[in-house]
Amino acid sequence: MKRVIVGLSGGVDSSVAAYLLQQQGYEVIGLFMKNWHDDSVTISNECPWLEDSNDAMLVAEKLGIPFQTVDLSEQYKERIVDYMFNEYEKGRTPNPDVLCNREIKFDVFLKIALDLGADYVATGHYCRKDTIEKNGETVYRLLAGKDGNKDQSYFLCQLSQDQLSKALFPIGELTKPEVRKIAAEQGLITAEKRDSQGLCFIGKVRLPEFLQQQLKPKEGVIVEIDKDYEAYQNHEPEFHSVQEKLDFLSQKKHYSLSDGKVVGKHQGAHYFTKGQRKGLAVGGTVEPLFVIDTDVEENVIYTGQGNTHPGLFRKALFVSKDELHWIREDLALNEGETMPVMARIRYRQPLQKATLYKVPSGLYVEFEKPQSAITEGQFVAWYLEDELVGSGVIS
RNA sequence: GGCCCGUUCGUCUAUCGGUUAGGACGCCAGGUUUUCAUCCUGGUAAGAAGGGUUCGAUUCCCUUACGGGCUA
Repeated sequence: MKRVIVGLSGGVDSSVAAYLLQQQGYEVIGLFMKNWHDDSVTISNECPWLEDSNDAMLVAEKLGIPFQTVDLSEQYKERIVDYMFNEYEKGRTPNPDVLCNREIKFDVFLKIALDLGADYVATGHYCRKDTIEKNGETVYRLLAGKDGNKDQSYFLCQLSQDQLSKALFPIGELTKPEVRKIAAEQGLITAEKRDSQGLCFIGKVRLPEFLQQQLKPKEGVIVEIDKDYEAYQNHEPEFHSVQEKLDFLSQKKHYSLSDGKVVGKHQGAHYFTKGQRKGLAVGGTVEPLFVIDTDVEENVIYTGQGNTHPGLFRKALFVSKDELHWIREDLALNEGETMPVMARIRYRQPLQKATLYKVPSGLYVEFEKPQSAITEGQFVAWYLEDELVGSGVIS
């Protein structure tokens, strides 16, 4: 009998995952990860993790499976929280949950599970996995969850073949309503529990307050760039190579104070991200202001009016070679090769038609349609059909 | 000094005697969302001050204060 350690989070999804594994004949052990215990930064909710661990325990009890708790908060701080601060400090916008899966759930946690004699680790992610044989080797594939509305494959976009080989996603074939129904039928206490949101393990936080633990506020100006700013009028020059064109399309605009007018003040450019509307506290405009760029060196936030402002859009982006990751190593592109894919630059963003183009220094992703708020530090993930084949950090 | 114009939610503005003083942006609160964001719904909030005219004044008149313009 194969032994599976399931990460019980105290939510419905992992509860049902544990139940399903049990039904499938696995020896199931429930393990709760405690990764955070500083409640001072979370919004409302007394003490979320205590309640969650209690629910996880009750579910394990109900199913009659062994249950344990592990405290990984030290590793979580080192690998996730510190990474967050570093990225924000550099003016990039990190995605801690993608890292959390790569570094905690499918690394630290996975190793603990293996030490406990597990064959697999299971989670309550809405995604699927299958295997194919290629050149006599087993290749693992990460597939989108069947519930198109809840597909969480994006958060697993940094997993490796090794990690994937040990993973099980029992609820990937189900929809959220189906999962809740099963939980209710089985009398699991988490059946009606509302979905968790915000940072995995930390919960909803007010970002600026959270970041102030490390990043000091410093006052700077907010500049508005006009829709008709001259640099937007530039016609495409003539290109001598594909790479030259992609380089042009993925180029970021570099603004300076004289390109627009000062419309307000902020308490730190590193608290803001591209595409952001709330928190600027500048009123009186016909259309809302969106952040089109942040300059953490000069501590200036550049904004534009309306969600169609040209400063918000770019047709291509670049991933540098050391931040490029292929889940399907066998499909990795060689220099000069291209691949038509579907891609997204945020969780739940509808997949967009795009073309990958590999060069020595990294990889270009050119979209069919210009994309709004392409943000450095976030992950771009690309798919073939419903399979996530690779991802990278937007630079 | 003289003459003229303006002053409405935090901001930009609508309302040419009777309106719950409207909208947009902001802000706040919910909702959607295991990242940051976006998005949706709702809420908050105003007639510079004083005096008239009128059954009734944001709206008409006068004075004061503060802006802006023209002219010596």
